[in-house]
Amino acid sequence: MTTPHEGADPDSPEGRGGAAAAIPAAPPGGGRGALDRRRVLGAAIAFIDQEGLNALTMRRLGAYLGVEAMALYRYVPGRENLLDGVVESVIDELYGDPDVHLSASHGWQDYLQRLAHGVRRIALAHPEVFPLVASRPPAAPWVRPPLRSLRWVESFLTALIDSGFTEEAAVAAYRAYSSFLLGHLLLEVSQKGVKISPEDQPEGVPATAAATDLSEYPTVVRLESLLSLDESAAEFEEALENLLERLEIVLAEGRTPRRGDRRR
Amino acid sequence: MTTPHEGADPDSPEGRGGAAAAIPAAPPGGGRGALDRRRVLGAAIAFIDQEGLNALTMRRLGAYLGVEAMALYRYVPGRENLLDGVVESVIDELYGDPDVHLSASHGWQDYLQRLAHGVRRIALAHPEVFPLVASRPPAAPWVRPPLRSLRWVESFLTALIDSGFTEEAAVAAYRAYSSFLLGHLLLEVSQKGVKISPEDQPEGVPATAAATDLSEYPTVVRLESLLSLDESAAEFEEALENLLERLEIVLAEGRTPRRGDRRR
DNA sequence: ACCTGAACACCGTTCAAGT
DNA sequence: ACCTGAACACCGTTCAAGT
Repeated sequence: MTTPHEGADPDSPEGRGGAAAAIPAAPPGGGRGALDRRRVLGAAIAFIDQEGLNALTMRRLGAYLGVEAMALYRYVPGRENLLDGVVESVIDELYGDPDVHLSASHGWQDYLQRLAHGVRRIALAHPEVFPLVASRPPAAPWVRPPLRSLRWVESFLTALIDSGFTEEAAVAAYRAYSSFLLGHLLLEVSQKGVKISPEDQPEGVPATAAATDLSEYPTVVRLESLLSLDESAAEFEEALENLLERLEIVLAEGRTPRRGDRRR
Repeated sequence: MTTPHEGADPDSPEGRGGAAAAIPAAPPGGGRGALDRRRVLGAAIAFIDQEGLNALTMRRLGAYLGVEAMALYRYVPGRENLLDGVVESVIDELYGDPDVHLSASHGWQDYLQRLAHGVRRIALAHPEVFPLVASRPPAAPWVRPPLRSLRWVESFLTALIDSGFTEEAAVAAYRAYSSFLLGHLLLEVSQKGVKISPEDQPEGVPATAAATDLSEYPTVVRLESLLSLDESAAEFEEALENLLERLEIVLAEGRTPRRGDRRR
């Protein structure tokens, strides 16, 4: 079926057994300028966006930058650190997003709305990168929901506390919000381009590998058209609004949202 | 700092440069009996639980089973398929869980409660495996939130439809439920053992690599004790109850939970 | 029928050497 | 100062060969 000796990456869309490698030329900046850490991380993100996470190797990233793999070690201590840097860079894109950066000038709900949509935009822009966010260990080990960028956490907490949340309520809100956000986006991204890329199966290979016996799942089959609808955007809005409503109640009651925890 | 030439897996806790490999001996069953696909998948899960996902290679799994790597290819078409099988096996553990298997005999809310807790138990039992669930492509491409096991989806949908949900409402509920469940558990698992294993840093290496400058994040620092509390269990219960309440309203109103979609 | 040896095309990473 | 060649210890996967 597949070409023999495809190496460690069965996900990459190589397929044809012609010339070696086929590294996509020229990094986005195009400039031949000196390498630095920022350029290496940027190239890694562009590479992952184009080729997928599994295709990223030190050697291929080097080739992508017109350099031998060993040269990268001057800017990045190793592959793991490269991936950490990629996650951090992607999340920090948020701070270049004018829609998000207005801070809490129109109230905390508006701020959380804009932040959530900003994160969603990033997740959809880099669907191959986003799963890394969930699997990398957090920057500060004791920040529980590991949203990676401490700038996020800091600005989130101050916005809510400045709006009248108690410290406990702000922390609880941070947990609920980040859990919803990462959870929803991880799922949304995992069902998007990640595997159903437009031009897969370039040869005449039949796409379905070994379709499991569907006759055991009559309801799933009957509701196929409903199940295959992509309502992610609407579901995101709805779940986000619901969350904000819950937080509003918490704020109004001036308590942390623990069950059975009336007043204080 | 670290031993040179540690190969492709900087996550594995090898460290000491003594005898080669140090594969944990003897698979759980202990039997020297014939290999088969089930035994291979079971060994893979046990291996990942002990050594972490990154440590799993075909060659090491072979050694773990007392066999050369090449022998595994008789039972598993390749590494990717192995990982798919691992995900499926772990999720299917649910059907051996007596607390879950009672089906909807005590109402749909009770069923969804038991299902959620069953999935949570599995996620916590296999924290190193669970992230795979989010990153593997779904079994049936058109089942949007990719909960992998079609048995799940089938039993979920029939339980709700039998309880009076419309087909649309059942599908919407499935999406909301699975999104919450995977999202929450992915986060919970990613902050647990996954990186803060008890006996790491066996040498005298200072644990904190390059602790980023915390002075820029005063609120995060001030609320450290609140942020580092692990309230996952309580948060899980609360979010789950909240979700079930929302679904109850949907059921009572006899409509799909779309915003602004009053009656029909 | 089931497993292995040897081989191939890759990996990440190091280090001395080149310019 | 920045990059490379060569080397080392690994990978996944194949296939003919052993038992």
